[in-house]
Amino acid sequence: MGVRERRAREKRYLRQEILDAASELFVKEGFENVSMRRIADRIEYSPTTIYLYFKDKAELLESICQETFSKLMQRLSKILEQPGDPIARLKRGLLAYIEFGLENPHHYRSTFMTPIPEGFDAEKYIKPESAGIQAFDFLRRCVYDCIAAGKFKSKDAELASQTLWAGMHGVTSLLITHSHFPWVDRKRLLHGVVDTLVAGLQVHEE
Amino acid sequence: MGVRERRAREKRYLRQEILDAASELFVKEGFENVSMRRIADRIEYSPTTIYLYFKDKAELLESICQETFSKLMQRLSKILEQPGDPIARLKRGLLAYIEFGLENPHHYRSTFMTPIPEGFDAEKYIKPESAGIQAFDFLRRCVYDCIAAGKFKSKDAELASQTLWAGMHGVTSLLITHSHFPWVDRKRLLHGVVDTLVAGLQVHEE
DNA sequence: GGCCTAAATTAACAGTGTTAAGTAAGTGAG
DNA sequence: CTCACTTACTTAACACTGTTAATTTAGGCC
Repeated sequence: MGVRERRAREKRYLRQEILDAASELFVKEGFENVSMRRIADRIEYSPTTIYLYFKDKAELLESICQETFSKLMQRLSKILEQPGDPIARLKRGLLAYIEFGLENPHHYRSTFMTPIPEGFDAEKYIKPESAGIQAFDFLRRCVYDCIAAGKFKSKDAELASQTLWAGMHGVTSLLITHSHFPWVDRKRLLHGVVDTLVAGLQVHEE
Repeated sequence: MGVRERRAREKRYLRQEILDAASELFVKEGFENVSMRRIADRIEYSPTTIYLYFKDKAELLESICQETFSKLMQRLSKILEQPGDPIARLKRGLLAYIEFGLENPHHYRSTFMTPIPEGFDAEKYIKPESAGIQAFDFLRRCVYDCIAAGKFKSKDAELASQTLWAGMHGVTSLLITHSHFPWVDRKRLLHGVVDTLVAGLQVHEE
């Protein structure tokens, strides 16, 4: 009776092997520059085998991105449970988000910079960005804390969170797509954006 | 001798016809969902004819985007020459940028949200974003004015401009790619982002 | 050993951007 | 008027792409 289980284990293994091969190629060359045939070559299976494990190329990509973004969640949750000044915690979270995006440009691009492909009723509309929504929840909680501590001008946590997300996404995505633009020193830019945004939300103390 | 000129005129006309057809299709369905063959069908020429006028699909796209972005330049330059409070002028310019992006999502996506395709020595590296660089110059000049008027905390115009651009690009691109996210009221969001960013740069007056 | 199911493969389709070779038309010279 | 030549355009083809249907291969069970 262990046969069935061994089979399942093997299936899971091959599935992971596909994910790993595809991920490596995507990271190196970008989603749209990697064909199903090349992934198949790498794992030494026929191209169509991949379709036994993933519905299509998009689902394969999605699985990979979810894998990657779970790492971001880990980082963010660690930051969230740290004690101390909520503003400092917020800033640390924002920076972590940006840095994560810059470390994983292709994954970031796929999940946040690619339009949802038209057919998006019900599940499709919520699932592809579930990683993003989770990350956004972390952000919102940080913002709640800041508001609760009376640090912010407005009590509208939703607006503040979305504003912050927009700012974060802006730097991250611009640095990814326009890496050859004459940016100021990267560290200064990142801190500049984070500090400006948070300062803009904060109450002018003194 | 007028023959040569008539021919040139006809060539220019067909070139424009290609641009128009392609632009319309791109706007409606997005760059990657429109094939050269479909563009050719629409103007009732063979697909390869397009290649007599444009080096490849990318150059065709680039021409279209430049056409579109020149409209943005016009809007921005009008705002720039308005007299009055430099802060108000800056805010108006930022909003115009965002609104333009939202009005032309496909063009915006193509010029600002698509990575430069690897081969980018010398010209390639500066040309594709020349539209963007021009727009950025407008922004920088607005920022200069604000600094000159003593409105900003820091005197670093470059950092301030890049920070602002990042913020603008963030809202714009997120609204384009994630239009189904539960955003707060759009107008409030846009003003929220603009106000927060500018407030974050401004000196805390009282 | 034969059967059956599951997994993986081959072949094919319809489409893509792009290039090389070929064709038709209109101009200028003899 | 005719021949050569240039220019504009088309046809055919290449090397890909994601994906599907039909087929083959392999492994466990009776």
